[in-house]
Amino acid sequence: MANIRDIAKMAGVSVTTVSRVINDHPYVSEEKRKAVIDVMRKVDYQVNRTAVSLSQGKSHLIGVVVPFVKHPYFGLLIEGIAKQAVENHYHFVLIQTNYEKEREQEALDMLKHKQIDGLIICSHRIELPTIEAYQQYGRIVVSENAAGNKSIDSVFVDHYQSFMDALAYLKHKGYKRIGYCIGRESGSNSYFRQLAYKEFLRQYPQKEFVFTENYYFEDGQKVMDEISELTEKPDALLVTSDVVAAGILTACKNAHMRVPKDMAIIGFDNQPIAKMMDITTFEIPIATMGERLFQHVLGKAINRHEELAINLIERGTV
Amino acid sequence: MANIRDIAKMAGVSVTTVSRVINDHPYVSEEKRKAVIDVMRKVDYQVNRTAVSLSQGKSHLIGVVVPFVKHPYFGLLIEGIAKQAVENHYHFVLIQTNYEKEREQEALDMLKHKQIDGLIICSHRIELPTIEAYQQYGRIVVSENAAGNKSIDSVFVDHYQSFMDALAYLKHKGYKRIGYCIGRESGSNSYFRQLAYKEFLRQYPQKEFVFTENYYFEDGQKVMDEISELTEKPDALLVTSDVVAAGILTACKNAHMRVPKDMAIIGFDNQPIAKMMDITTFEIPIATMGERLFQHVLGKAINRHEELAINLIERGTV
DNA sequence: TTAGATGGTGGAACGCGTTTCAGAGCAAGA
DNA sequence: TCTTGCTCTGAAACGCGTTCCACCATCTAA
Repeated sequence: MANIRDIAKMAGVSVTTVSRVINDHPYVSEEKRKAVIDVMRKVDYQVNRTAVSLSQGKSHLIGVVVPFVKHPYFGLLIEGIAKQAVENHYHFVLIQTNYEKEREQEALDMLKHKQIDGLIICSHRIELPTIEAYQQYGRIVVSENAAGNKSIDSVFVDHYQSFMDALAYLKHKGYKRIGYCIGRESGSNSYFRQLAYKEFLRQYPQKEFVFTENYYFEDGQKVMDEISELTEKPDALLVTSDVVAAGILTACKNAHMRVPKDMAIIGFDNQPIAKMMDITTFEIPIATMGERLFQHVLGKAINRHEELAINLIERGTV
Repeated sequence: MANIRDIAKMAGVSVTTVSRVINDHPYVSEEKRKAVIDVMRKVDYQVNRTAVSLSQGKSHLIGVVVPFVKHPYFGLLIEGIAKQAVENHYHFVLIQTNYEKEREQEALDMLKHKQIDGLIICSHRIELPTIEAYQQYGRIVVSENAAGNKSIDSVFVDHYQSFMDALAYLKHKGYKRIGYCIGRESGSNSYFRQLAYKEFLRQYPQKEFVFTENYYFEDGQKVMDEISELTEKPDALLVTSDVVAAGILTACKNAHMRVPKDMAIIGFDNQPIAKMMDITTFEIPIATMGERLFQHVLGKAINRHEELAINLIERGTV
């Protein structure tokens, strides 16, 4: 494979001139430009991006850390990220962690080793202060409320407030035993939601109903199975993912329970499935969030921390 | 940031020795090895992977082309790919194409520009012969039947035969008007399925029912809406994705149709949702396919073309 | 006429780890 | 004693594009 020096020799110019032609630098005479282009065409010259990366000190690659891609939440987030990547002529390395710390560490090391220019962390187990230390090697952005943090950018929605709003809404509609379903118990978003729930329970005492480890449609059945074991059952559920909400709704129907009469359901995300199944949900602009995350990692954002608005979409499950 | 030469100077050795220490080469005296390690620790030395890539001529990065990540089929495929990537100390660049040729071209160019060492193409619009020409720049693997092709590896299932089997199964069960739902009309897999359907129709003439552009759960409703417009309706559907099958099943229930009495459904993939909703389905080892694709792209496969077995899982929708 | 752009060009250094090769020291086998 | 053959070490070349800097030629404004 020909390199820039070969081209220079064949075209009878210096490597600098070839480089200039490649990068559309103005100070090249038409004559030489043409000569270089002709040679490049003849030998089918292709720049070696690795060499460009080494020389420029950046890879034009962003790392994206997600626990799993299968989930529609992260799928949509990646969708937004991918869109911005295309627009900015970047590509991204996907790191699926399954919430294993080693995988997250790998991503941080890639940043340290200059394999990637920046890192978008969509969800993580390694503690934020540890992550912060890697900010010196490249920009890091997280999709959770990291406001107050100076070195890490963040794009997020207010999960505390949205939970509070949702709980108040259900209360107002007359539900007395409200529970919630969430994915993993730990993590920033879960923390804020739990905080809101605790606060709600403090204000309006009732039995606590929390169902964890719910990610997919089929987990809806699991939740209903757990509920059927309870003597005192919830009459409303806040479900932090529409697909799980859809699964719960389906399980309810299979068990001949009436929704919302016997069980009210509020989903989150406003995924297409929520519309199709007429599920009341909190719309979270996930794809936009992905896009904003990308803007941040490129340093194109004005504020370090950005909160996105979410709003309730009232449909038939409350 | 310190580089290998700085380390060498500080430790009083040559760069070669430092390189040897980094790469665990045996021919280094304990004394020097220790000296080098001490210095590396002191200055927090980190190898520059870009430099390694340039030097070795490979990036340890694989490109993965998918039309969209949101879909559980590709989600699972990526899951398998990610698993093998971890095991082989590789990472991958995800290229979401939305079936745009420019995106696919970008992926091919990355290979040409040595940004990636190989390419896994899960679905594509650019024709295979065009893709083939890029094989000279790195290994390319596709997840469709490319047998007979010398330069491109492939991992696939026999969609023709599975469709034939499914159609025969429905016929045997007494269904008379069998149709099918598919994602996009074009593409290799769709082609083989169409071929099988045509052949079936030739053997057992009936009205043709084909529903295209069905990818997600919510598209199930769309299919049922289309069917409700027909005067002559199908009594059985082959649905090339379990999530769509689940959506159709849900739409059927909402319309108070009995499944399988009024409408039989066979899904594909055997996703968890199929189990939960008791959907008869063809199990396709998607994650395994992802893993095999990765093996192939690393050149670790014995045969260029690999067919994976699939089998029918009989449940309640037929 | 002169100082100061502006256009055009190339040599050489730079980014940084790997690898080849030559050479030295030393021990085991012939 | 001589030849192999291993262990250990480092200089230098290599992979390849970018960029700094020096330099020449024109041309313009003072």
